[in-house]
Amino acid sequence: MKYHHGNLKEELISSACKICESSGHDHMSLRSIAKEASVSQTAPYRHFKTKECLLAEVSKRGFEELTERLRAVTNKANKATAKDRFLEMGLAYLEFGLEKRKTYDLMHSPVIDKVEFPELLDAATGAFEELVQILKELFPGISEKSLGKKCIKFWAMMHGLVGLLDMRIESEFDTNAGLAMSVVKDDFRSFLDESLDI
Amino acid sequence: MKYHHGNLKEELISSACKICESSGHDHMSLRSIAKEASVSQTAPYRHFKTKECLLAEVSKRGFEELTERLRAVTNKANKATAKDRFLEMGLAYLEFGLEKRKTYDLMHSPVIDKVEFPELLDAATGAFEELVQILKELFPGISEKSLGKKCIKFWAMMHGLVGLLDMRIESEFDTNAGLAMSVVKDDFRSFLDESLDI
DNA sequence: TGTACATCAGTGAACGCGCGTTCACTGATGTAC
DNA sequence: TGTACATCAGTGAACGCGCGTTCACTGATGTAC
Repeated sequence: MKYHHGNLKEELISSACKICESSGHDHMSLRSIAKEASVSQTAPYRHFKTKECLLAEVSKRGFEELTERLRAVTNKANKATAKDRFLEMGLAYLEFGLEKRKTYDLMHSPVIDKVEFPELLDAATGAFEELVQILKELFPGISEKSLGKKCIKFWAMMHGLVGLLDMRIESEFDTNAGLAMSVVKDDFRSFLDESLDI
Repeated sequence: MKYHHGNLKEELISSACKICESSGHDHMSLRSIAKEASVSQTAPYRHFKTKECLLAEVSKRGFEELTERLRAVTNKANKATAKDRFLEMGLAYLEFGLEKRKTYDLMHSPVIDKVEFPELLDAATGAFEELVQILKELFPGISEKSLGKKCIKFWAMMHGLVGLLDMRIESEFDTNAGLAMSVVKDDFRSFLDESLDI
């Protein structure tokens, strides 16, 4: 433990990511983040102007990871049909949303105004572009307007499923919804296929 | 202004609803609610054991209003085809979500554990039942399993759209998404029709 | 009808906590000469 | 190579705030006799 850490900024960000994912963004305090990084509570101020700046960085990392995962699917262009890649991208989106659920919430929370953080905005746009890309490949030559509709349809369905699937629905809505959730969980892929016959 | 208010419990709930909708559930303090109701900050404790109990009541009211709106559509059974009512219910759901956006967030937030508030759970289930109902009418004799899938598809799409449409997307994702959002806003009904050809 | 009294529904003061942030400081590092 | 010094990156103490909740209290109400 040196006095000059050397890599504290990075470490603060990853501590923040860790706390975000374990406790949720409304329980992230600068103090707890500093503690997680084994550093005094005021140390973050050498690297971030305000708490919000650090949160924005966490959100940005989230979008970057999501983009990476989606891009990994796009990049399989020569190994799978467009339809298969489309389904896989849906799955990848869902998996990210469920695995990093609390980070996903931060990314979509209004607590950070993306307009104030252009890099965050870019990261978010980047993830969206992957969705656009796969739809373009699936429908070459489609009009801008139709493409827009399909994007929204796809994105809304994914976003909605992430929201629904973590509601602990089974215990809440015991009959039909519980059944339905288990159906979805049984086979995401076929569910997506049926739902997203764009 | 009597010392004994007579109707304070009701008034606290409606003050809480008001503050929730104007400031968001993470800015609801017992103190601000009491102030809104022109009463001392400790008065709520005569009617609610904890702050959470009051929030649960606000959430419950939200689900009740949503159910009412959806039911109003179901009840048009003799005046419109099942398909038309289905589209209208989608619209009604979206309208509620957009008009009462912050209340909608509270209703789906994990800050209130629905299992601890059975009446809230019932209210939430009630709203969902209306979605199930319209799909049953649209597909008489459908299997439980297929019905479940269609419910999830419908619900996820609606839930996702509410989430997306309030992101101030236009300023965030300027090109494709912005176009798409305006397409959706232009004519919800035709968008739903195209998207939800179940 | 009048009175004693239990109960209900409010009040203001206070406690204790966690938080973001500021401040004056100090130890480590790098650079000019 | 050695030294003076500016700069960087940490520290602990403290401020001020808002919050949920508790406490001892008080005014109003309803009821038994």
